[in-house]
Amino acid sequence: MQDSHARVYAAIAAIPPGRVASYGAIAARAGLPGRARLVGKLLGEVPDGMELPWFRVLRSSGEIALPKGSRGFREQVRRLCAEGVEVKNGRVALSAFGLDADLDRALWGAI
DNA sequence: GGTTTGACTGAAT
DNA sequence: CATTCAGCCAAAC
Repeated sequence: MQDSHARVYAAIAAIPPGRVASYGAIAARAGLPGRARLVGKLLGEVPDGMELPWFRVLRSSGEIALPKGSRGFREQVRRLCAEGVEVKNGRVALSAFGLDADLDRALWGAI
């Protein structure tokens, strides 16, 4: 297991229920700034059965990254809804559910 | 070993 | 709002 993988998984696992984060934010928190695509790639290879809140990861725009109507897409919407995250037309309001500065600091303790 | 691809992003048009 | 473009990088071709 690569170090970067473990950090990405940790960053995702640390997102609190009812909140979401962007691929870029996860990458940055994993110490891999500018590598959002790598995060997406990793998520695509997460083995089934691994406990990981992958559904809390969205595009920076708040849209779900998976193709609309695909199985994964529906799964993601379903899980987010179950946690109280409002998904409208395949999209989440990051202003309401994204991690803001305070929560970010509380979670990661950084800066 | 060059090219393409991808669950991305941000700025510009 | 949609398109385009340039960064980004591991993996697959």
